[in-house]
Amino acid sequence: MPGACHVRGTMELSELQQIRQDKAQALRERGIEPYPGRAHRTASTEDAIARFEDQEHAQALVDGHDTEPITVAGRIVSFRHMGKTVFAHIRDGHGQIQLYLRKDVLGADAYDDLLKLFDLGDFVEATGELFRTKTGEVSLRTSEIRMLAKALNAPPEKWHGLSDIETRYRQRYVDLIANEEVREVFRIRARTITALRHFLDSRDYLEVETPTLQPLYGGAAARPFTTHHHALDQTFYLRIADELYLKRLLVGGYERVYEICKDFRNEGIDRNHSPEFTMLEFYEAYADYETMMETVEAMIVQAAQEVLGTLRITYHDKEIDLTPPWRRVTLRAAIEEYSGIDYVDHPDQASLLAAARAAGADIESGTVWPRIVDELLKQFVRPNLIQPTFLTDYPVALSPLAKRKADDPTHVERFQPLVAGSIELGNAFTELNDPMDQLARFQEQQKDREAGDEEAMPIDIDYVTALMYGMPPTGGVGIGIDRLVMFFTDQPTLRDVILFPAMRRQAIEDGRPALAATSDDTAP
RNA sequence: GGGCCGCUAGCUCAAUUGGCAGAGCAACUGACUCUUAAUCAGUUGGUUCAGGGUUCGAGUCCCUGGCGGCUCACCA
Repeated sequence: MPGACHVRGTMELSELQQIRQDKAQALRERGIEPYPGRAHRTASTEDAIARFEDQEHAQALVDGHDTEPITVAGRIVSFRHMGKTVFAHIRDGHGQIQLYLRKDVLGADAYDDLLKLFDLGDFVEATGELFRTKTGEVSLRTSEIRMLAKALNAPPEKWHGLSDIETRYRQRYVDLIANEEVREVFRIRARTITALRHFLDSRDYLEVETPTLQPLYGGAAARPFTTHHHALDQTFYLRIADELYLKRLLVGGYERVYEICKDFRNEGIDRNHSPEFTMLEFYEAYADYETMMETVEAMIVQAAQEVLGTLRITYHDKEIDLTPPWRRVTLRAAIEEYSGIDYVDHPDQASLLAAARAAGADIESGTVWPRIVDELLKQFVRPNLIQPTFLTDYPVALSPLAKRKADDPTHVERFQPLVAGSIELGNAFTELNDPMDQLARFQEQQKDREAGDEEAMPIDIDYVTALMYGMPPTGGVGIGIDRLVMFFTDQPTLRDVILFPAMRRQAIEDGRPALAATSDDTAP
């Protein structure tokens, strides 16, 4: 692994690491601690530049200088040595600023002896007066520079940066050092989550926390991660959804609740799926899926406006306009529009399969009826839904927790917001609150489980019991935060919006993976 | 899990038909008091992912394994 020592056993440094370690030692020999406990920064780089420009504007500079000394701190990201002058940039969490170091200002001893012990990547603090260089850049005429933390690993190459995808994910900290646009992606992620919270809080939603460790999993069709609690001697599952717990809270009397949490699904990893992902679920009493469409639309629009400052988003060269109202189309109408097939005319598997194939769909022979509908959606409809669209009214077989439509019991009141032809931003429905219907749907799922469908939901008797106490008519929504951020930031895969994506364990330090795995597993 | 592709210096990448493993940046030595991919001169740096095999000779061809990417399947 780049930059790594042989971590187990010896701490053998590479040649480049050893050179830097020797410099740290040289600092100690001069009575300078290379990892001091305190910094004495008086301004961020951003504030320093702003302050200089204010002074400049107020014409308060003396001979072009802001005479009040200032101390900035950060990582050395460039270093240009020019004889008796050095130009360097340091970067902090806000921006960067140029240091101008002169032998006659810094002092001959410091300049000749100390400066050569500083490298790219080191954290330093610099004190001096702000001025503008000939090229117009606000810079710090540095009278003192002090080591804050000696870096033993060099940062990636300055021009090409770090592009190796594996290293970017495994050593995200290096990715963040090297790539400003990656730092920005995760700022947008944070601001997006904040914006969603603000939206819901302002609408009187209560943020709640429900169990991650669940004795019974449910709320979605997925295989769970399984673990064991020793003291209780009981199997627990990492939640695949928090849906059933949030709806219990509506039984309890709260009218509007939401939770932002990690869900875990023990399934494949690809550009749209991660084994742990961040979900926003929110439920509103006395609302239905129509209400929730309004809410989702308003929420995404407000988040885009707050975070990106625009409703026009480019995703993979597609121009997407979030300006409401978004298109609403039923699943049935959309499939008919784009494939020419009305699946209601084909109520059995053989008929629908034949029609789908006649329309040019690529579907395997054994595919069950609901899956054929799903394939028609995937192959004909989705690629055409570039602009934000609510796809509504799904066949009941696809949705065991949604309420049937009053005028059509074969369909449920459900919608999915889709965008950019492929991104499902979420999933929502009018919640099923008839306890006996819910029990029947669980029993259907149970049959599928017994037939070998590992993703079918187990029966949750306590949840049925809760419904028997009465749950008001309710609209519920789940929004995939990672996908929303992927859309907002124009990233190609989910992993690019997850700081530390799941990766296969790497155990190649000494070419003995089995041994490495053993020692890892027995570590305290 | 299947298929295809990749892994070469700290980073970004070369290496012709199987024929001396290279460049830029970084590092090291030196020059240079307004540079910003600084410039100039010189130097160092390699288990070519690992292990086998074929061959006079393997980064290159074959086999096995590791990790990754894309894609298909499953899923949100």
